[in-house]
Amino acid sequence: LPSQIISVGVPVPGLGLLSYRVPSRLGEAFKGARVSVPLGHRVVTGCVVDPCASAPDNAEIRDVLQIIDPEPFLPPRVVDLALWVGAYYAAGPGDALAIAMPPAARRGERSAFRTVQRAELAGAAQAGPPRGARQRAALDLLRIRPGLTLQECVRQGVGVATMRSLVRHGLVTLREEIVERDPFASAGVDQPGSLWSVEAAPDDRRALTAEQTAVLRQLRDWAAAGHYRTALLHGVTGSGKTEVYLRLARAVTDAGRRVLVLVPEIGLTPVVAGLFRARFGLRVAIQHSGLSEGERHDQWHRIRRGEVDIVVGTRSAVFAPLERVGLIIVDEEHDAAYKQEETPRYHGRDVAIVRARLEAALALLGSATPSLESASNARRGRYAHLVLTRRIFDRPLADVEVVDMRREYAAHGADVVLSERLAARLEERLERGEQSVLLLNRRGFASVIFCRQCGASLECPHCSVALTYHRAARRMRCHYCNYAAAVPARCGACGGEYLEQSGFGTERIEHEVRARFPTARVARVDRDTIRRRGALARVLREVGRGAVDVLIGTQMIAKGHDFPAVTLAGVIAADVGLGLADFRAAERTFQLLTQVLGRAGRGDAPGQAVVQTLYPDHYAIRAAAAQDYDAFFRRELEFRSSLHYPPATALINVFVKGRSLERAMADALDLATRVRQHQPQGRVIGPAPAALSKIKDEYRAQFFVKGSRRTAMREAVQRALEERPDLRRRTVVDVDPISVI
DNA sequence: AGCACGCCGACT
DNA sequence: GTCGGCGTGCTC
Repeated sequence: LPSQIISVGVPVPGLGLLSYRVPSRLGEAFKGARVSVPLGHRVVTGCVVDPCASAPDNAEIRDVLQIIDPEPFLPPRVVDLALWVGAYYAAGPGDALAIAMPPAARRGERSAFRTVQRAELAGAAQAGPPRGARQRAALDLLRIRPGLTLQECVRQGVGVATMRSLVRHGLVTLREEIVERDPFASAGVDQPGSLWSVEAAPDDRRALTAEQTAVLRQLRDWAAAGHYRTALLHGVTGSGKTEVYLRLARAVTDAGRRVLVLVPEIGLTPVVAGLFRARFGLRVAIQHSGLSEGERHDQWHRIRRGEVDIVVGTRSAVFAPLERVGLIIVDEEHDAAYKQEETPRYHGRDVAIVRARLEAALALLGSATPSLESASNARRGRYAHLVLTRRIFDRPLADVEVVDMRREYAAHGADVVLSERLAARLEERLERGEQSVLLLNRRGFASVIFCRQCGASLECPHCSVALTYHRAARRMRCHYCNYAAAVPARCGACGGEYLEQSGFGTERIEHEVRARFPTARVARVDRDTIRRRGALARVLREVGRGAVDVLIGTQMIAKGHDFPAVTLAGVIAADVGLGLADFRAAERTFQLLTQVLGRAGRGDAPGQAVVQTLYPDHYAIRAAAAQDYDAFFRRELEFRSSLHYPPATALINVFVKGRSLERAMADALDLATRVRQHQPQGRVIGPAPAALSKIKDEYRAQFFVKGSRRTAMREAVQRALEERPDLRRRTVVDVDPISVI
């Protein structure tokens, strides 16, 4: 009798599928089941990818040690999706399979649910002999409140020893019950008054705008068609995309299929989940990395058991074990947070599209500022294209003023942070009791400290970046490796005694606003103030109930939240980010500005915005101020085409790390040369030292592979790495990079 | 990623 | 003499 040979993905980066023999005494191993297998000198947890494989021709085959799951753990389609991810993003299949599982499952643990012991009177309790006072009290308690958990009994003053004794004498029985660790409860989703409470949900029966109605009708037809399609929904901020999602999801679940909703970041999951929860009740699950392991496990298994119709989550939720998926919504599809910056470096939106194809489902990408990729796919007819051009209630978009800071500097000195115009607008809001948001996408108080004698700036000893001054902490900090130190009395280079600050961040803005408007209630939101879980939600709640006049923050404040009393959006330095050596710098700036300008005027009062910049003529700033997506798209696509960047070309970015820049460059050059040989029709650009050539004491060189055939390009890189296996550990291959810095 | 093997520096 | 530093190579 021939024994079963299976193909297994193991969690080793860059390692392909391996074959193992299943001894017949272990039973049958199905696709998607986890197995523990010997690998070299250790034992790892792998996932069965092919239950009928063949023996390897150049390696000894070893036996599976254990079949962890007697039936598939990952649904077969999710296995296929993970294999696609592993191959497309040049990672190992095992790494991709691992991210499709909850963390404990990855380690090979069998699923563990939390249980409670519920105590009840046994049948014999009434007739039982009289006992001591403590036991009688315990029995009385259970008579009034049967089913109390052991923990609750203790809280009521009944000792564990007393209960144990009653159980031993057969007077009380304990019943074990599974309790679900509920992320909705810990996120406050169902609590009245919380930001994402049920009452905050828009009304199910509210009339849609004519545009919403037309778009919804079209999407319903497509979802009902039962075959794959991707649609881009381009809707201006405040046009009611979410309401379209909710009603489309209703149509899909009514038809017996399920819905996956992806959001770019954890902070938005409870908000969106709350809206779906209000409409769909308990058949909604959340998946994101901010959940505790227990919560994640329980949500995952609810989905796996088919108890859930709608999953809301961040990028890894694209692997949710949901069956019969009919619709995948990717909200804010342009957002960079969809890209995972570790292996496997997948893009949640693109994987969602592949999954939609596997599931014969509709993928709906929504954004007010679609990525260049999605917009050009829509224009070329690869995606269907739908637009919402008007805001609900026909609210006007904010009236935007652009302030040229060069003039401001000329008039008032180069240390000006708030222009006269912005200060005047702020004052008006404060007088009228309206709210303002101020965006500056840079943390800290001063961005550089330099020596007035020799001009040297204080650099991080581990990274090639300047240290940022944080005033409250009275320290200077590296934003890449978190190195921190007190500001020295003298310059380390020349001994000069005069160290000067320059540049500004959110902390400085807060300082300026408080100084200028002492009675204003000011809140600041950035990674320095929002370290604890729930801190962001708390501040946003304060803003929501009107306890804050001016909200200052980094890009965190630009996303998703709907504050009707905000009538002024200010951008302190719109060009932060434009100077980055990244081909997406303009796109990011345009998206961020559009988003923050969309914060103003969502209520009955119209909105105003002030954009401060040193480059008032830059097309990204002009287009954002004019809220003209098409103008930006045309200009940016022209730029991408002329310099051969996505979406005009496919791009793979290869980083090579080393203990010296010379070493990194030499190795990168060797690799690039090999790639060039394997890929004669594509282009290889570089290598060059990375823009940040040193991070955490590691030097980095990089090169680009450009071309039209991604598969050939990726294979060329992989073949080069096969020839230099010693470089594998120090090389990062990023297919379709979002950031190339 | 582990883990072992292997070949050079400061110590019981 | 060896304990251990991390470079290199392998994993069905």
